[in-house]
Amino acid sequence: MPIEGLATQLRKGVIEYCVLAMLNEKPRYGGELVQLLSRNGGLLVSEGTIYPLLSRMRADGLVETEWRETAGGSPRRYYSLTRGGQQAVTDFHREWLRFRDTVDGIFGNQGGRRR
Amino acid sequence: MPIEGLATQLRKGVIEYCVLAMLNEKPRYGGELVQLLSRNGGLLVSEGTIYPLLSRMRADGLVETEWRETAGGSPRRYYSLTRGGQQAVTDFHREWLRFRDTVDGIFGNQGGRRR
DNA sequence: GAAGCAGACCTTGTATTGCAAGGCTCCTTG
DNA sequence: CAAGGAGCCTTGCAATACAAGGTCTGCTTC
Repeated sequence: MPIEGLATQLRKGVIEYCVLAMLNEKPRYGGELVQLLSRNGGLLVSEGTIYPLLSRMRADGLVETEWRETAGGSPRRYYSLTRGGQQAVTDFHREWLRFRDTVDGIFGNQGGRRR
Repeated sequence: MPIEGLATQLRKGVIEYCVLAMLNEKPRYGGELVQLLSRNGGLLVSEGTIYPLLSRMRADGLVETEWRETAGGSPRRYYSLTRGGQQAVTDFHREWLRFRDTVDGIFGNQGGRRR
């Protein structure tokens, strides 16, 4: 439960908005998101996380999808942000900054900085 | 699900370590922790969160407890960190810094900073 | 051509965890 | 003796990350 479990719990509620932020740059497909998130600090490991998440966001109207053929292989479903999705990114970013500073403040009284 | 739900999901997995950090300063009791967390950026609202959490941490050997009488009122159960609890704070702090920079990096490509 | 393999998508079931609601005990106040 | 408040805790619910498993398609290998 200790070290590797730490990051697991931290991810909750953040992955969704990290995905939205990545889709804000350009449309991407599932496997691409898994790779990006895994490299960016080991945020994600499994596909079992990303696909239910993408379905949820589609149901909530945050993303829309489009099938694209590939040179050799299965077609991919590309996800892009709707207007509501862009708004969600903005809202979360503001909330994140506040939350981040709060936690930093609590741990700032720790050993990290002087009191 | 939108704005107020954002912070709810962010809290997951962080509250536990914020409580540990606050206990690292000095022993505190349940109601005191609720007040502190509610003031520090509205991290917590309900007692239904803090008491199951404290029980879990006691079962995991992160905290130990001691009853203290009060001037006029019910006795209070004070929680203080064990050696394992102090270690958990240190470990989480390191993990938090990494996680924080990761999320900042993802949203840094957004509108917040220059690219 | 048949068999296998790899990439892409999704579903199901489990564990964790924050929270609202409610209940219990003790003390003070009217 | 009732009413209220402070302190502690339990129960049931909802959200969500993840492992494991399953399908489909097209390329490669024999």
